[in-house]
Amino acid sequence: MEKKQRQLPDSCGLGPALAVIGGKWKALLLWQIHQAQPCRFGELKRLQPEISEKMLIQHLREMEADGIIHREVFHQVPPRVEYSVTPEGAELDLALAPLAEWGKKHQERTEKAKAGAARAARTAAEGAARG
Amino acid sequence: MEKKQRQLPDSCGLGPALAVIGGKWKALLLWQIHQAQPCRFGELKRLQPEISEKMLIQHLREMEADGIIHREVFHQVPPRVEYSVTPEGAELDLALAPLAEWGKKHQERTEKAKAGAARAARTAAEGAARG
DNA sequence: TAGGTACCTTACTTTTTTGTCTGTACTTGC
DNA sequence: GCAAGTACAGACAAAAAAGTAAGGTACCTA
Repeated sequence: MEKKQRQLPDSCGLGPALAVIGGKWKALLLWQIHQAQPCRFGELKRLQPEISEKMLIQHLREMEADGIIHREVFHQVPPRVEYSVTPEGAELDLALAPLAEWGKKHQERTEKAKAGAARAARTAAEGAARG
Repeated sequence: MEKKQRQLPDSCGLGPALAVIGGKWKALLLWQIHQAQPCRFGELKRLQPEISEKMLIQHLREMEADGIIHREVFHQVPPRVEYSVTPEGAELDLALAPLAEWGKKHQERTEKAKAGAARAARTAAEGAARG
């Protein structure tokens, strides 16, 4: 364990929660494992080709240590490892749903605002050209 | 704006949400502003002496840019600035509640597990001493 | 002229997180 | 022998986030 996680200040439980799900790919991984359960290391790699092997395994190990996913090794050749979410992980996934909802809404608002700003800029430019 | 935020992969809206609340102190700040609304810069500083002025203002500005808090300047001497949460920020706070709940539960479980492990270790040591 | 308050800004350093690359152990197939 | 496939491990470097320290404004008091 070479982990010295960034100390998050605790505001009513949010600190620990963000410590668990805060990594760059963790939420995505939890969600994907929850969908495709049980799934293998290579499967996750294929599902998310952007993530490097090192980060994938690092996040998987941390999530396992945090008790939100389960890792099962089958002593075969070639090796086979399956990941699944624990009940605790499933709860976390559920708790994450409202946040995801908010994120989606926020994204839409942001895009609309950007489009609006672009339109306003265009209109202003036209006005300036006429004036 | 000198911001080049860490690009979070989008898993169904969680990416944008974590981008907004992911900073070390942001959740705490949102929560505190929501409690003590409206509150001044110096007030926040006193409420959370751990956070440096730089991070405080940086996070406040980012949260303002993300539209979750509102900043109002009163041109007085000495200067007076008040922060409050926007409706969007209030929604986010609400969406964060289940996550905070989970975090609290997770923390309790973790502590219990640690205590259990310590107890087991003690018992094992006693057993070994007897054996 | 110096010091105090409130709210920042900037330059610079440290810490943390993420990414790249190489290597392991084993088997199958050519 | 060599490549390919599986599931990793570890060294090192780049990038991002956070922290430190100092200064700046604008006005007031002594």
